[in-house]
Amino acid sequence: MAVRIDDLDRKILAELQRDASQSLDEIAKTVSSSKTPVWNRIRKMRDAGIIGQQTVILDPEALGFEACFFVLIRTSEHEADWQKSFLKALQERPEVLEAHRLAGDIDYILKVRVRNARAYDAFYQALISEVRVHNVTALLSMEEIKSTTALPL
Amino acid sequence: MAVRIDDLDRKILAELQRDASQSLDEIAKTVSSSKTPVWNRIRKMRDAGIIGQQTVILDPEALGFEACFFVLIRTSEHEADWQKSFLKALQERPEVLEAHRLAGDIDYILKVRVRNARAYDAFYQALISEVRVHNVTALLSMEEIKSTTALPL
DNA sequence: GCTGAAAACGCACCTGG
DNA sequence: CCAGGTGCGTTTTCAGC
Repeated sequence: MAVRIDDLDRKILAELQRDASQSLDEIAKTVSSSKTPVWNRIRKMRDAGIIGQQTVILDPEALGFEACFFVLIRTSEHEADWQKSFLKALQERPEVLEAHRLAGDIDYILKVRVRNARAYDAFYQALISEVRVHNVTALLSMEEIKSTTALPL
Repeated sequence: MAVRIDDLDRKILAELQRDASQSLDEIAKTVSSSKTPVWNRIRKMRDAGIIGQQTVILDPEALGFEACFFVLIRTSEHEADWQKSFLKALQERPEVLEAHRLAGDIDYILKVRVRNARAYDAFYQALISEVRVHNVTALLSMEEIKSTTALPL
């Protein structure tokens, strides 16, 4: 599981995170190696699951997704059944971009992207009708100051 | 600015989000069109900034980033200068993956990924020594239930 | 594990419907 | 605005070092 990653691997990952459309030659040059070793290492890390999905980042505003909420959820229910249906509800709703189970006072946090406040309300109503939650606080984002998927290797 | 996006464009974007490494032919086939129009539309949307960075999603756990925190920040300072230096601090810290300015009670929320709790504490100490904040609450993620960059087109 | 070359493949562009 | 064709760059593989 814990595949050993050396310094060259890290450099390759950093380049891929920065721009995955680069050619092997370009990557090889910037990490001061050459095509074949870079290709072998990428393959190895892909197979190991370290490198996952290759995707494009779209501009949410340009596509009309103008509202972003962070939703803090407290629940009184902690049985396996409840949790299962809650997780299922989250997985099925595409407007939920992230969901974490938390330690402490607040049980879950969600990041939800929708077209506008009305769409958020529709989401909220649908969610609370599907699963019982004790307390929900929505934090409305006014401005996305920073957004990256790049891990600090 | 508001480039018109039609249904075919949306299908293309969905495919690119799903897997950006696909060949033009594959995308063309799944959206029931053919190479040239798909290519022209992708180019148009790239130029319009709708399609941004092409990247890979790495597995944080496999790379030793085992701790993820959401940080809720309240501040009493609302002057332009303070805000400027706060934003700069966030931009410069690679462990801050997301930062939003919020409406309401809480002023900012951050998503921070680090190797362990110690590394978070180091980040926290560094941050509060750089800029004055009134109140900080850290929410520790126990489990990433869902994580996607895909907008629900 | 690396180099270098060679074959298969896909892209970017263009010309003409 | 779309179909098809083509030259060129890139990926992928496979020898030998």
